[in-house]
Amino acid sequence: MSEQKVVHETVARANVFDKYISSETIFKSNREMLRPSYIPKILPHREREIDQLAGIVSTGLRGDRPSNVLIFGKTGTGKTATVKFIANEAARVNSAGSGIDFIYVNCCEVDTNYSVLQHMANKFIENPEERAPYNGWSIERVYSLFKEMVDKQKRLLIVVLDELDRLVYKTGDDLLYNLSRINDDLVNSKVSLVGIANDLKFTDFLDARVKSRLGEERIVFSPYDAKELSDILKIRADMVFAQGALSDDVIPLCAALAAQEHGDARRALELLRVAAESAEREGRSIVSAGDVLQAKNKIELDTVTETVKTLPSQSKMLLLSMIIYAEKRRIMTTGDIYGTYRNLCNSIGVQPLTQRRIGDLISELDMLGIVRARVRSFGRGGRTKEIELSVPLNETRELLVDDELLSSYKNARAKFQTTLI
DNA sequence: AGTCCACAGGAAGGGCAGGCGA
DNA sequence: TCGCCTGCCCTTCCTGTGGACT
Repeated sequence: MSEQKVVHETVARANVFDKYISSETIFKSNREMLRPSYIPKILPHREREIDQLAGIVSTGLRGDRPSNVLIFGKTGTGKTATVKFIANEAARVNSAGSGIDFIYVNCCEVDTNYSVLQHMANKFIENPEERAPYNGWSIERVYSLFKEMVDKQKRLLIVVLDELDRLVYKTGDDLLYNLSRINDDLVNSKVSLVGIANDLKFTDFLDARVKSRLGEERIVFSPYDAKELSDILKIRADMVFAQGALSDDVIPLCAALAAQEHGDARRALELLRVAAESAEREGRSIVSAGDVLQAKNKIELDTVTETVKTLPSQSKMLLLSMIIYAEKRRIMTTGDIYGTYRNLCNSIGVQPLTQRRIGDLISELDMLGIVRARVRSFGRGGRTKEIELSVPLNETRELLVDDELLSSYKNARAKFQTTLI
């Protein structure tokens, strides 16, 4: 094909993006403002909490070490946004020489004592060769490096540990014990801790000394109600959407649906964003309540898909066993599932795990919301977990058999079903 | 009141991977 | 290359448990 002809065809043919670019736009500015990572300049209905935290942090502006703080509240109640808001405000004062630095760690992403220390220490080290490795060092060594780096800064450092309850449940309170007494070893710098947690009860797992040092101040974030969520959505909608792009019932519906989920502002914003993007893709200029309901279903399904896809192979095998068993009976016990799981393993030539391990994997699936499990006693029938799937069977089965390991299940299915009976 | 069932779940430890320093 | 470190996945062993049954 001549070069001239290629150019001609490129000009003549409609581009695949044309219909999306030329359609009337719903968004007037950056839609990233609807994502949880965006920290707005105003946080409606969090004035009291902001004031409390600012009051605590302001001690640092006068050269003293602020008290350690524990912040509690359910998902989407504005805990992280409030802390980051305060950090931004402190950064503005920093330019006038306040000397406060915030270091933020999400303990969901960085979820071992070692990796938290490694992550924090490396924040201060520019040269990659001088950084702590992902593993290989003793915890004491990484901790010493962190202390050394902090002391070099000659500043007040506020360490924010988000999702702290998860870290404590997973690894205990050793890290908090060390961090809460770090100031004893520092000469030039000071460290304060801000712990953010969903679960109020996680402090029961802390050593008494850690508990008292860490919880010098406590702030509790209550869930937003539908009215408050509406206010939040209206402010963001004014910033992001074109005039008249939302029908009148969209914001109240998003707020009402999110209020049902323990007042989760993150969910409310996600509903609004997904609904608007769906209307935009279909070339419409107005978002309707129907888009919001569709968005709700899409988000739920996407969450399940993402969770199932990222499961380890043995958990996928276990989940597939549950789906197979659920075709016979909706509610099942650990013993029921284990029998099916072993048959499935044999049919596709995989070494099965022990029942003890499977018990743990069932608990993990329960925590992820894929199944609902509760311990029940059947008297002489024994004590076991009663398990019910919380995901759609057909869609989840299709996702699972796409897995490399389980693809052979398709072939072995006929053989397997005879062994199951 | 004691027995029994079918596990739940804690504790301890093995094996492995990935990385470091000597 | 070897010893050491941490994290992770897993097994084995063990005790505890709730409620129906005897």
